[in-house]
Amino acid sequence: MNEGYKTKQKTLILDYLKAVDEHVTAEDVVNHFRNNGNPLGKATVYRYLEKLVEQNVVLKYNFASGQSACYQYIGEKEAEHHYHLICVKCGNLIHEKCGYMDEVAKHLSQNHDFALDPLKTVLYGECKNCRCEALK
Amino acid sequence: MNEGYKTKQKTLILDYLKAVDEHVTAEDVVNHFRNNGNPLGKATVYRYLEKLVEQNVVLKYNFASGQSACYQYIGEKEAEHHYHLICVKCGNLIHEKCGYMDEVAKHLSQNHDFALDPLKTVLYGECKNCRCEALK
DNA sequence: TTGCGTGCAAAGGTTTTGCATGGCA
DNA sequence: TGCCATGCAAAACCTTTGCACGCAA
Repeated sequence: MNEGYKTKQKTLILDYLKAVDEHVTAEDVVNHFRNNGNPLGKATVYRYLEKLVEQNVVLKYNFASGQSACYQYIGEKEAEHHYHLICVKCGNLIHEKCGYMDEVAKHLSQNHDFALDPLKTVLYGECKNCRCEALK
Repeated sequence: MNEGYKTKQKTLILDYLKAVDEHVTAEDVVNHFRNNGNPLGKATVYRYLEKLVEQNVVLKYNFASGQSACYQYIGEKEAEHHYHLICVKCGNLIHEKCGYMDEVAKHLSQNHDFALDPLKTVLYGECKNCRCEALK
């Protein structure tokens, strides 16, 4: 899973992502290690995060443009029948195990010649709790 | 609907958005008028687009940070349901007008208490061309 | 005349890139 | 040793802002 050399920086970043288990920005990572006596280069952080995203170890999601992207560790949880919802209100990431997305992928493949990558796709919306809040 | 002064620039921009009836970036707008003998200031374009978004005359789509936002005229008609696909290989943005995603939204709402926001959601995968390339 | 609109350039923020150095294997 | 990774600074990119001038009402 982890191609390339094993370095102190990579270990630090990945361990941090596992530990927080929440979405963080690249800047969060940089700040964390700067305040920690283990300063890392910004470029290193961006480059490694991008690599982790490619490997589907980390999920990246974007909000408004001009706003930092967020990264969150998702680990090796099994890929199949598993996709991600994120609440635009509370930022909560939901791991959805329902197989419905397979049908979506099939539809896109058959009708639009598009090979959906469920692991890289994030569905944005409002989660249960926030929907209820909105009704009050 | 159109508060403030009526100016040549505003008329030009709005007419252009109506005419293309597709999603365009701020840069598209600027380029169009520069190649047209009617150069407009970038700031003017951004400022007016933002105003149109506030007035719900224009929809704005945000994609990855660092990538230009897209704007689309919707006028008085209700926002047409369409979705965005992005190819992870070539980065191409595909505007999908198919109504299938409405069913996805319904599924998520009924089974997972999640209110999908189609405007914020981008599906990642491989587009037609890149799929073919991969087979070679 | 009043005050919003415009346009230029500069600033703002995030992310990427170039390049010399450092460190893994 | 060979090659990848790192880190710094600079660049690239989209977008916003400051400010003087222009123009609608």
